[in-house]
Parts: sequence; structure tokens; C-alpha cells
Amino acid sequence: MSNTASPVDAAFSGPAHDHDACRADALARAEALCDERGVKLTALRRQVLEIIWSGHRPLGAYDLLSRLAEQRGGKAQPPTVYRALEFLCAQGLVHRVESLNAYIGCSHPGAAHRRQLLICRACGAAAELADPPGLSLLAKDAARHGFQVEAAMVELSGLCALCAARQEAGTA
Amino acid sequence: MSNTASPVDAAFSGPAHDHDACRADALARAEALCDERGVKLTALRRQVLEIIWSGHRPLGAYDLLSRLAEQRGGKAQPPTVYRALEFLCAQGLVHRVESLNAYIGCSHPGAAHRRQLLICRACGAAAELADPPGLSLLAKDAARHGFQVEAAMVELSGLCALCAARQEAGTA
DNA sequence: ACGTGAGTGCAACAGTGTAACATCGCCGGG
DNA sequence: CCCGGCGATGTTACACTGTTGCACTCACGT
Repeated sequence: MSNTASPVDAAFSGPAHDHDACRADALARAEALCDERGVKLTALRRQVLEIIWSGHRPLGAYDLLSRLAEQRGGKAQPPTVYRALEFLCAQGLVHRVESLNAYIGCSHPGAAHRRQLLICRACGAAAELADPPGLSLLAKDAARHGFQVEAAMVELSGLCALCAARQEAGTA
Repeated sequence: MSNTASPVDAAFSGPAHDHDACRADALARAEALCDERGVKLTALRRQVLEIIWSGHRPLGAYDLLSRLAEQRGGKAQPPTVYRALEFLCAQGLVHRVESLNAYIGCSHPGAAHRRQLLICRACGAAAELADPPGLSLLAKDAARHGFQVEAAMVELSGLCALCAARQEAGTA
């Protein structure tokens, strides 16, 4: 890892963050993981993953589609990008953000984890907390009612530290 | 309240649940709340709310639309149902289920609450836990990273007690 | 009676996601 | 070497979800 900061700080840390290294790390980890699992990170899939990792803001399928078309000089159809997303999600390299109909790179690929997403409404960036203690408590609350949790969608929207400070300064 | 069970048990309790009373309660509470607030629960809005409360399964906007058209004998346009939903959501009488693009009646209207949704993948029913302890812990986890939570979307998918038992019996 | 504004009807369209079928290229078996 | 199969991609068309803009009505206060 070229970045010492936590994934959360990376997502919300503005220009201080070396994103080129961040993206390169993500791509390298993806490459290694797919290799290890014997699945193919094809040129197309890699390209989509790269676009997703162009920043820490979740991107819509049609954003990806238009950027993909741009890069290839031609046009691209929805199934192209959706199939790539399906693969990347299945491999745990990308997460779907339900509340935004968008997709974001996973910060903890390779390890099974439940996640808690923090989405800044001001800068649009999103960060992922892996296996936060609150989440198992939610499952316990559910279990108390006889409910067996299989999948958890936790997306918290609000202000990241930087945007909160900026807001503060603006209104002052 | 005609039902002694908790809202969760009501949602997941099968035929033992007196749903006519349950729906009537919900409608009456909505009526009272709107009256108290000086906003209008018009015939259309009430009708949409009634359709939503026809069960404990989240319904899509176009499900509502077609049932509405059915009941009126004619046809209905999307904006009709979306405007009603906008009103009902704003009044806290209905919640949007992000992971399903669907809508469900609120079990705790009138009181501000953060909610945790339990969605059974077998029977499709959904139940709402109000202000569960796990949720404030999630906010604390976020705060530890300098993130101020403004809105929380927590939707857990899995099996309700009844469906889990049924599953058990089926595989046995 | 009149004007105003919220609520509704209506038409068209934008955004998100999928189904079905054709094509390409690689890789293993004959 | 050829062939058959299979996964990945291309292409077309379509389904589902949600929004914009404008017209009309009707209840309400003055």
C-alpha cells in the first residue's frame, strides 16, 4: 500500500491523497485476486474497474458507459457495462450503492466483510467501513425477532469531516 | 391498536395476523396525523396509502399504479402515484425501500425515528424496527472517522422466522 | 363573484436495467 | 490440423423506474 491512511481518510481527504497510487493499488490487488481465483480480469473488465477507481465517488452505470465509449472512440451498449459490473460485483471488487443506483470500488477486496457505507452529500465521495461493530448489533436486533440476516445494506448519508469544516467556514 | 403483537410480528406472522384491523389502524392514524398537522389526506392519497397497506410487502410504484387504475376503472399516469408517494413519504406515512425500488407503510408514524428494515427474501414481507440500538452505534462508528450522519438507510435481507421454519421443514 | 393556489390529469421524455440472439476467439479432443 | 464447445463480447430491442412541463379544476378566503 502506498497510502498509509485508512480507506475512509483516503476517500475524504481531498488533494492530500495520492490517488494515482491508490488506483494502482486497487488495480494490482484486483489482478492478483482474479489470478489467484482462476477467473479472467479481461481488458474490458479491467477498463471498467479503472474507470470506477478514477475517484472515490460512486458512478452510475451510464456514467461508466459514456466514459467507456469515450475511451474507445466509439459507442458502447448498456449490457457491456452491466456484464462487467456483474463480474466485478461477484468477485467483490465493486459494490453497488443502492441509494444512488451507482457503483464504487471495494476497499477491502479478497476478504469477506459486511460493510457500512458513508456517503458525503456535499462532495459525493463514499467510504466503506468493514465489519463495523454496529453491524453485528443490527443482526442481533434482527435475531431477537427471529429474523436471520443474510445480506446487509447500510448506507449513511451526511457530511465528511472536510465538507463539514468547509460548511462551517462558509456560514461563519 | 387492535393487534397486540409488535409491528415485526405483524409483518411476519402469516394468517394469524388480523390484517383488516391492522390496515384500518394505519389509515386511522394517518387521518389523525394529517388532520393534526393541517395537511390534506385527499381521496387519492388515501387510496394510495390504502393500497400500500393492503399487505406488508413493499410495492413498486408501478404496482400501485396498476392497482390504482384497476380500482378507478380507467388508467392512471405515473406522476399521479409519484406525487401521492412524495406526500406520504414527506409526512412519514410511507418509507421508500431503496434496495427494492419499492414503498411500504410506516409502522411508527408521527414519531421521528431512525429505522432498520428487515426484508424476508422468501415471503417478501418487510418489517421496521424503530430506533434500534445498533443504529446509534453505526453513527458512532462514522463519527470516529469525522463523519456526521444525517440519514441512515439500513435494509437487512434474509429469512423471517416463519419462512426459516418452512425452509427447515422443506429440506428435512 | 373573483383570484389564488394546491391538487390532479395528461403527454412526453429521461434514467436505469434486462432479454434474446449473433459473433468472436480461445482451448481441448479427435 | 480441424472441429466442437464455451465463455466473453457485440447488437438490438425492450421493460421498469422516475421526472418535467403544462393545462385544468376546485376549494378557499376576500
